[in-house]
Amino acid sequence: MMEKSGPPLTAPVEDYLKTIFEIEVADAAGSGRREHPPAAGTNEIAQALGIAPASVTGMLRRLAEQGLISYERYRGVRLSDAGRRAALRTIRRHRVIEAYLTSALGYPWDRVHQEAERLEHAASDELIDRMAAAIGEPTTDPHGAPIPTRDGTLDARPLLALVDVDVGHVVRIRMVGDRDPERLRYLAELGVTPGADVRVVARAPFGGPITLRIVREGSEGSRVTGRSGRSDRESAIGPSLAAQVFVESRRKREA
Amino acid sequence: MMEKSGPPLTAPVEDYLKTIFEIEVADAAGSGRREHPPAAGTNEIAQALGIAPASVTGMLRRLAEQGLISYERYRGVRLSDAGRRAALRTIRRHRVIEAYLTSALGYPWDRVHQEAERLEHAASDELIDRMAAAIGEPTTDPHGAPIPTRDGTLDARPLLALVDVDVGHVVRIRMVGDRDPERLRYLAELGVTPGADVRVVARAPFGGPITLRIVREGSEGSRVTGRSGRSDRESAIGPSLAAQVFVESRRKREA
DNA sequence: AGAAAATATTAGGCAAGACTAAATCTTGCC
DNA sequence: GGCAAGATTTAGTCTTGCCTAATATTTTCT
Repeated sequence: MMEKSGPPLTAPVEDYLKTIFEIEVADAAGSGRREHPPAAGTNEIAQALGIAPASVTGMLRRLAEQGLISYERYRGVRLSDAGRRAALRTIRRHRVIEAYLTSALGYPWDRVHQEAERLEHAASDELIDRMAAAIGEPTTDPHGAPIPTRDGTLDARPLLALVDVDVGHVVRIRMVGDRDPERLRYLAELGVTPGADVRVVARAPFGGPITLRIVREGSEGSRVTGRSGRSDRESAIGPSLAAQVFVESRRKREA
Repeated sequence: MMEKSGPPLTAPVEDYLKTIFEIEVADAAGSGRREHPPAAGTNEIAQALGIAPASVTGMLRRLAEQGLISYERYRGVRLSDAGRRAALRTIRRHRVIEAYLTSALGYPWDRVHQEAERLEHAASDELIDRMAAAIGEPTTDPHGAPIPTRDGTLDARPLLALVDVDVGHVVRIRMVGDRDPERLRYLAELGVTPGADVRVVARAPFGGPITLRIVREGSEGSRVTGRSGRSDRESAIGPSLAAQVFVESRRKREA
């Protein structure tokens, strides 16, 4: 066993694999299981990477040649085992870097994503392991996303989008989307950070805002925001924002 | 003033500028001043970068178009002010990263160069500044090379190659070449690390070995090697190795 | 000075990645 | 069952960097 790791992957290739992986995960989570095996479409990939769909096709052929994906024209792609392993390696790098930057260097959580996006392609595995060790082998990044282990295991506990939580429930924030700095700053200001417990106080119909109350601060909260003590205010957030906040049910209903 | 920084430079471009800068410095140091302005040759650059000379020509044209160098066919190149600034920025990144990796993450000094070589193109200036601050704003990297300041000032104190030191002199090791890991491990084992004082005990003629005795351990020594207490042994090193070790004269002659 | 040696440059290619415009599949809808 | 909409792929270019082989220029040596 122990397949050769082959030639090192280029940064664009790593980005494609990471993106395809994330699409597969989102598809699988989005609906129990949609089709038997979820496949990523050319357009989806193009949009996620911010490039033209036509550019994606060429790269998919190359990825297929390298055995990183299985690809049938017009049918979408699926990661091979090698491709999935490579994707997880890159995601691990990304998330360890994010965690390290906040823990060890005081980076604010809204800026680590951008920095990690570049460093993930340049850091050696040894560096990543040293970083992880230096901050106590974290299991999630600052936004709550789980960090794959060295051997490629990812804790894929199913989470619920805050937008889908019923009124009255108290839930614990587990993860928030990490891509938009402004959104992250806003959430931190509200106290919606991983580890916090919130109660859904109200939900306006027809895609209206969701009103919530922070029941307990997230452990990251004060470090992330520099502020604290605003725990018992209510805030209302729109559904598109609430769709990017993932929670774990606490199975506790209240009036 | 305050010229636009323009589009970000690619990794190869940064490597060219860094290399040209280092050649200019070496030329200037190598002989008081050789010509009025030292110029880097195509071959030199190609060899330093490990690519074919013909490949260099094309890049030089592009660098000249971007105003980073001045270039006359068949005459060699010279960095423009913009080019020199960019080179110093890259060198600062490289050296801060090296210092950080050893200070904060326990990297051995023979492996930081390789890692920094990739990270220097991916790290933001903010990250570099945070790293520098985290380890107390070091002024040199682990090999003793001075770190350019944020505003592009480089301490260019003239150093002497150990190979040129006369017998009997005691000199302080200031800097060692950082490119070859094996060489670095060997030097560390000998105790030839920045900060150490050595006496040149003997020098065999016709390019023969140089015998030296460690008079005082370098401050980095024990951290770098993990060993210590071998300070009063004599060692003999060849001239090519001694050419990569730079010292500061202590102006003290002994029998 | 004039030829040999060293140094540089052109010429012609290749691969990775990306783009636009123009086909071509698939699918959903009536 | 057929057709339009949407998704995908092909065709044809471009840029960056690199390579080898052939040519040109400088330098050096006798």
